[in-house]
Amino acid sequence: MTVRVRFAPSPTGYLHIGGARTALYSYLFAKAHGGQYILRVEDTDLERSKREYEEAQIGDLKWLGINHDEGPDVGGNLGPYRQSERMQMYKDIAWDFVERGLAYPCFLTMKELEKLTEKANAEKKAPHTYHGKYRDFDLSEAKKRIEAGEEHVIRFKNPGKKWTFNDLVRGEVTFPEDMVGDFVILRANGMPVYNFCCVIDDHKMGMTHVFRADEHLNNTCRQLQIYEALGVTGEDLPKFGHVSLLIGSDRQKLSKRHGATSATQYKEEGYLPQALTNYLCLLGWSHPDETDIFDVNELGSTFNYDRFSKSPAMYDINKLKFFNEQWLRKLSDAEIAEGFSKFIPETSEYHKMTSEWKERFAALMKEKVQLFSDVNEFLPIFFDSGVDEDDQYKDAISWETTPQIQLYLSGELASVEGDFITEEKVGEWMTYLKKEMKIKGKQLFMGLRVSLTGRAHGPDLKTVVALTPKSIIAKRLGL
RNA sequence: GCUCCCAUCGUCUAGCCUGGUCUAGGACACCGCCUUUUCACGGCGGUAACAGGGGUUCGAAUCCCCUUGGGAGUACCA
Repeated sequence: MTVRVRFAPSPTGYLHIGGARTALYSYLFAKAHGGQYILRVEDTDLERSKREYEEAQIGDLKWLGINHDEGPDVGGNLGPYRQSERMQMYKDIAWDFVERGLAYPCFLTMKELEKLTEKANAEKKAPHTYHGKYRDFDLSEAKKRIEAGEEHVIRFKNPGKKWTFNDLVRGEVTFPEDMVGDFVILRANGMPVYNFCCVIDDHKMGMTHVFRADEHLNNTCRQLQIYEALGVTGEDLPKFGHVSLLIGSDRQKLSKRHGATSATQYKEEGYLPQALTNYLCLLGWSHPDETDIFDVNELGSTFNYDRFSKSPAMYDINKLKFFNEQWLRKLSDAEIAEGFSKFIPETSEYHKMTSEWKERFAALMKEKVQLFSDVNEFLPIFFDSGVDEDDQYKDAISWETTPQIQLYLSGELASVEGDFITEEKVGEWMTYLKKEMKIKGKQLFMGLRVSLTGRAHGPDLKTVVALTPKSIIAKRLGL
């Protein structure tokens, strides 16, 4: 049997980092087994679902390299892949359940429901205790009231059984009879509800495995009931794998208030997709060889559910940055130069440089940054004639040898042709200062550095000088 | 409240299933040293964990029970 897994986001916002992780796991699992990975859009919440979010999420998934075989944008044999386009089917099934006595119309209004919930709370009973008021209401009578236009929902009749299933990551899980009540499957506005559509679609779309976050574990109890009503039991049921949750530094479920939680933000901030997938993959899953830097696409059959961890994983942006740094260094100088270009403000002189200059610059800077945008901190060294007066700078500038160096440099600079100084030229200056002017050691190197770069720290001196426009250096020397 | 789930360094985790090789390994972060006449990179080293209590056993991080702690769910959201 071919493995079929899906990722089913609801387009109510941008792709969440946790969603990206479950999508990645599903995708990786399909790949590991030569199966198919499907994208299904769960847009039954009319109020919050937006097409632009759907597009954004698909875009982000593609950016991460998580490509689906079937989906609303690419089609497939078992579509449509957008739940809003499958409405009639859900309604038909819901009413079929009603006819078969597995579900029933319920006329409880929101206000009544609120009161019942209060009552249940006061009695310390589960809120769903009283949801079954219309459970045994006469169906023909109910239909009359519906025809008369009375607002109603369809509730599923909980058969009151214990449910057990074998979770791929958690092992055997059992839910008691009264875990849930008679839950709604069709809302008053006619829209079906998540637990209902999800099951119908997973079944109709031939899913063999379902990976989702731990927060859905309890939903499995409701879903198992729907499956049974659909006649799907035992081996025909998909295998479920509930992956641990991603949490923030306060150990709560990761959400917006924890900072950047959408894939879009990371894309915009210049993170590399390989780094993000690499990091996400390791948050709750471990590589059998204990390797940590790897290309998720090369995992192949190494990826399996027996290495999922059960406890929640804290999301740590510092570690993500480390992964980004590692992946950035694997890039060619030309690719890094291109990356830098995107994150350096348009007004910067950087953009006026030749591509050869940019590649040399990239080669020099790649050891210094974790993110492309970090390069901006270093730009003043090359394009701003101002100085950075920290203690070490002040110290070096106060040595009596430094003005001598500057005087010599000022004279030499005039004889340099072209817009840049070569590394060889800097070498010649050093030799002269050492041999003829007897300046050596720290006095020589730091004196040169502060005079030429305007600061006590920076990348390799000769390279920096060779990449800095002569005019900037001239200004630093007061010319 | 009730239900379900979880529990190894600050963090991500290996080890647990198939008890001994674990004075618990790796990675991030942190600290130190080396390298670099700057800063980084790199190399080497260090601090740091089996939640607690009972069992079972010759022996428990590993198996069982309890306690405690944490999380999720308890919707006409997904």
